[in-house]
Amino acid sequence: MGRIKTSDTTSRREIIIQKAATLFKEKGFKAASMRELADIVGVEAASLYNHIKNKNELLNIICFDVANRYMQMIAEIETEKNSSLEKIEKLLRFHITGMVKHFDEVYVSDREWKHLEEPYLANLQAQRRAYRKRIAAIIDDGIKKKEIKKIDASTAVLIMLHAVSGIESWHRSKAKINGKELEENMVSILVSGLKK
Amino acid sequence: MGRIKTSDTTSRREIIIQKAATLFKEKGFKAASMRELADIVGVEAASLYNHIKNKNELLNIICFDVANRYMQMIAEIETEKNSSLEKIEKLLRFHITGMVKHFDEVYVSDREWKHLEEPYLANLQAQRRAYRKRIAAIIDDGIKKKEIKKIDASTAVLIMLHAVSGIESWHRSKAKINGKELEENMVSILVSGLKK
DNA sequence: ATTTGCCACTAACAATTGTTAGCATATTTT
DNA sequence: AAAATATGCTAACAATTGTTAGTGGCAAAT
Repeated sequence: MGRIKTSDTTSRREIIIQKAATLFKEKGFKAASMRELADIVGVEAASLYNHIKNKNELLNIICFDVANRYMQMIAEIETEKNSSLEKIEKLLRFHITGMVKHFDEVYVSDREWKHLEEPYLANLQAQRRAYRKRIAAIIDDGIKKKEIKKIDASTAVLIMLHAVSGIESWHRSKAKINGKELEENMVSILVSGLKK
Repeated sequence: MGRIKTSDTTSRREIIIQKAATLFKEKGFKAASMRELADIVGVEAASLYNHIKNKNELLNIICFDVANRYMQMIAEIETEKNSSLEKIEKLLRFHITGMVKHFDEVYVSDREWKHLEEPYLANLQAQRRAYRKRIAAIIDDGIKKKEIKKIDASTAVLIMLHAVSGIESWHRSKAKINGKELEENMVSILVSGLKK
């Protein structure tokens, strides 16, 4: 079939991962086959294994890529000297733009993590739990300082994160408002929903 | 293996569908096998086909069951003489309690509809689009009447529906607040996020 | 008690899956 | 130019998949 075209910035491996993310998003991890991925990449199925260990490694990479980005951002936010509400807003905006930009990856990481194998599964779950806890801590802090109304923090986290993942249907919809507008609307609804 | 136990209210078919919903939720539709489902039901795989046409029929039933419940509720709400905000709140509460009660079904319908086959796939997608439009219409009406702040209605719908589907992680979490509390928190955040 | 229909079983199928082995060709390094 | 490495191919594998055919037994109706 011919070899995979690489650019200077993107290795063959990275191309495969990228196309895998798109395929997994469209068909789901289990329903996507290596032969199909190979077709898309422009190569025979067996040739993929010169670049990756196996199918599950693809999912690992995608999921932890996303998780690591989030962990980095929350660490940064925690150190900044902002009000709790400002911190939440910044995180929210980060999630929204991240969802718009790295859509396939984030989508797959959100919906297909179930198919990770141990120890990666347990690892990612722990990481996600920890992440939610850190956000909840910011909210609880805001409640204590009376910037945020008295609500259950973990419920608020759950709403925020899942609302953002709803951008999926914005992505699919025809009558799209633009990304910036979407962001402002989401922030407006969610932040004022928290405010005291 | 012996035959499937039926109660007076639940046919063998319904038992299979119920167990299928749970299995599909846990493993995903594609990853769940008929042999596994048969095991859970307590029967050989081939025996399932005395009660259902095929695997995809199970998914059809689950998805349209949920969709029909929603369609019925929105029709009811539209006829009532309430303010837009009250209508939205009622719908929101319906979604929340529905998610808590029919968790497996709703979860599967939300995440696995991709694996429906035509014409069911197109059918359900159309139904969901129509459903979201009807909610958006209520919101737009509320904006016109100045009960709701000026926002993009379809973004608001997207936030609402996906926030509710986040109850999934509440379901899994250990430190659970109770269902009623969860409902009040969600309503509080989302409704006040919309209010003018 | 006999018949009828429901229901579960065994066995088997064709298709699809992820993956490996072995070999050929292209590219890069020496 | 030669050697080494990277990357592709074909063929094949074992396992798993959904599903059907055919058979026999259990339960309810006659």
